[in-house]
Amino acid sequence: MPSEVSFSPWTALPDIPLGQETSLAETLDGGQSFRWTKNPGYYEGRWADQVCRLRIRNGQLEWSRPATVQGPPAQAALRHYLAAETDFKRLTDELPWRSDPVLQAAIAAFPGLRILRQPFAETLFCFLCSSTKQIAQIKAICELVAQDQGAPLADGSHALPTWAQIAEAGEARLRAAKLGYRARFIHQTALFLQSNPGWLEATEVLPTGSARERLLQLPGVGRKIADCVLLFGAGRLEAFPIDTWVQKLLSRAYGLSDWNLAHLQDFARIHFGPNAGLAQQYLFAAARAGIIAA
DNA sequence: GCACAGGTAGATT
DNA sequence: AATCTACCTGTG
Repeated sequence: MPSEVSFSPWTALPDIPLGQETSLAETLDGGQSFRWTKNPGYYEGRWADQVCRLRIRNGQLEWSRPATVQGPPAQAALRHYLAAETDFKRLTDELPWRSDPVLQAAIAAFPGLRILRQPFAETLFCFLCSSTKQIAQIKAICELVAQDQGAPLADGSHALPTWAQIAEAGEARLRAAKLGYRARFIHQTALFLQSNPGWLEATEVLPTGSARERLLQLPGVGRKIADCVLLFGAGRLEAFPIDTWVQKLLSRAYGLSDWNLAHLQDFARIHFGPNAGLAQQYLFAAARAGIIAA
């Protein structure tokens, strides 16, 4: 009965400059996370054991949570999730937009865009679900798996399952959640993680290059998914996921039509620099919005 | 009916 | 090393 649960009064998050509707929408519901839904006047989302609503009022971000929740303030978890300590305005200014009109247009369209800091294990699961699926379908699949296998949350909805829960539940339950061929990869990954306790936690804190190498050992994890997990689930802003959208926009807007993925990775690192992943998110958003050619 | 969707792995050239 | 192709399922 999620809809019957009352929520706490709205509380402002004054130091997170996300005061524009399109940028909030793109940050929460633009493909970084698959656990947010748009409602009249607010977004509602879940991560770990958290349930949260976010809205913009008078150009300021505000949050609310189920009134029944006890314990430590949700604000700390929310600030971590939104990477409150990261100054995206400054990092954006350090991107090469002055000499790159495509990037400049993308940044102008989504001022305040942020890179989320989602739970590492959940990010891995969600992006293992994502291959050749549209965002709406990925969200539907994640919700099905959560309802089937995840722990109940404060409002009666469900968390995503842990990797241990997925390992126990088996591949058939994943197939039932319409995961198709992804079910085998996900279950194999779950079994690997089950037999290697601490492996994922250790991977998360490794330098980006070695963390990526380890993620690539997991069944179903290639370069794109590994980079998404590093960028959206570990705050590694140098990770530059190249999906079909990014490949197309690099091809058309940057004239790199005959470059293979490895060469495009090199281009991104050299051209966009240490925060290439942030540039990627601006460009991805702008391409999907039809603002730049893709 | 059929191509395509925020890919990956394994085979083939 | 570059280029197929199978893999599930929903959508247009």
